[in-house]
Amino acid sequence: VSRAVLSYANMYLVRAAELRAKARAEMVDEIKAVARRHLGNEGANLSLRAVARDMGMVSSALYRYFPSRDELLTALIIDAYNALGTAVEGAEAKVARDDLTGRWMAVCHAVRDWALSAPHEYALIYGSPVPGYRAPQDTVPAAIRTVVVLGGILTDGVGSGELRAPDSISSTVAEDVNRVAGIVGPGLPLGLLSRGMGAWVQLFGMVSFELFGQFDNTIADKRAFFAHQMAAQAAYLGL
Amino acid sequence: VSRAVLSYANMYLVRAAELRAKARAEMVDEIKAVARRHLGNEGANLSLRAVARDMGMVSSALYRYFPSRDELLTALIIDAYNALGTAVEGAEAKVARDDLTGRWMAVCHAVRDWALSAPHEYALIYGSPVPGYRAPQDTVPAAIRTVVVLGGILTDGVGSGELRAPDSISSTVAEDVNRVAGIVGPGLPLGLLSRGMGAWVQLFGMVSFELFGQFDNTIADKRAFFAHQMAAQAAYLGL
DNA sequence: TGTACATCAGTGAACGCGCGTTCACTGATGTAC
DNA sequence: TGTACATCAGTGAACGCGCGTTCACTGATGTAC
Repeated sequence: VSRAVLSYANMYLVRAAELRAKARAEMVDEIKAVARRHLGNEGANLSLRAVARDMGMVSSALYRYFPSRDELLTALIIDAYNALGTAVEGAEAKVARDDLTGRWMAVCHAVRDWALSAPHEYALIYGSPVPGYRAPQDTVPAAIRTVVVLGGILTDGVGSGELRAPDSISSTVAEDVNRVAGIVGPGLPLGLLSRGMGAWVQLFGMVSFELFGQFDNTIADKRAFFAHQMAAQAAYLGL
Repeated sequence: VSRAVLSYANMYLVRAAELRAKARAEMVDEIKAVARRHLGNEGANLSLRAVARDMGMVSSALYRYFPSRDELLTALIIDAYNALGTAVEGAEAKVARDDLTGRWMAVCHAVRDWALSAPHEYALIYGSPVPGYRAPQDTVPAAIRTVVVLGGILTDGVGSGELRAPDSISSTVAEDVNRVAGIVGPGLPLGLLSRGMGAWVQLFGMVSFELFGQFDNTIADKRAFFAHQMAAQAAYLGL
């Protein structure tokens, strides 16, 4: 009997703790959601008091959930990288594995679409760094998801023999490109990966230019222009 | 006699007005210089009071020179575009006219060098837009200087027959690219200009990634990596 | 040559806000025995 | 079954700051006649 009672009591305790943890997690989510909305008005220069006001709470109550404003910012940054990563992975997964160009273009458009749907979160991670804020190391796993997907496409292309290694690269650069290969595609020919990195940079450069206003009054059909440039780079890669 | 006297008096008046104007212009320059220093600490979220404090003045005194904080920001933005434009034009002019690759690379490195020397001014013009600030139209002439230099290199290449037009482009994109041609190189083959724009975007994407920390812990020799990517794009353009 | 006047850079106080963070506290909920 | 106790989300006041902008003013300089 005593074992059964103990077991029941234990379950109960665990369950209660779970409920408490769940309520807590929901609260954290709501705070982040409200904070995300605020990024729009104030940029990275987010105000805790404004967030609290919007939630009908007193500002000090937020300290139950985040030890400081910077921790909240860090959480938003990681969430943003993950939202982008999820969007990119999802879009790429829908394309037939052997359609390398399709997969590459799906990633490009997923990045752009996500950025357009959440411009302030995009700015938070790819815009100017927040003054006085230094990102901790724990953003890294979330941050590399997109580039890992791109690397996977190249790796598949090399595996199937569809992609051939282009120009070789000098040793100074090779060392750095090799470091990247270790993360996104071990064994990738460095010349190819180097071109891939160029395309990756162009992809985000394009999205940033569009979002940050460099194309205003110049490019009318921004989606078409983007698609054209991305397709050109994909072709250059040999996809 | 009266004509001589009048003329002298006139000269005197003009001279006094000039002196006053000069003192004013120097003051404006100093305010901007101090404000530029402050961009480093606070980002675009510049504080007039902090600037005034640094100058040993009371904050309201600044209103003699700038009608509002936004006007000061606008002045800084235009100055930044012009500083970049001057650096780029100067570097490009030093290279022999027939060395198209050299000219192109000089522009690339000038952009990067300037950005590294004035990272906060770079962020002001190519980073996330300042929340609540809308850039007026008068930044445009300063903003296009760099892209005009790049266009000039392509135009020279086409003129000398060294550059051939690559792939043609679809009509949707052609309209937009043609609009750009009107500014940076009337008569440029649109396929070539489109590639040039891709390279232009990649150039700034690369500088932004470097400055905004995307290459941290990944690319050690950032200058070599940059040079490699820029040279690859120049080759792709046919330079 | 000497006085009245205009210009205008810079002052200082004030208005009406905002902020992050700390701290002692209330009050609900649920546990322990 | 009923009382004592622990947990902890949220409050409200306070600390010590910051901000952009307005406004009446002082005081130097230099002009007009």
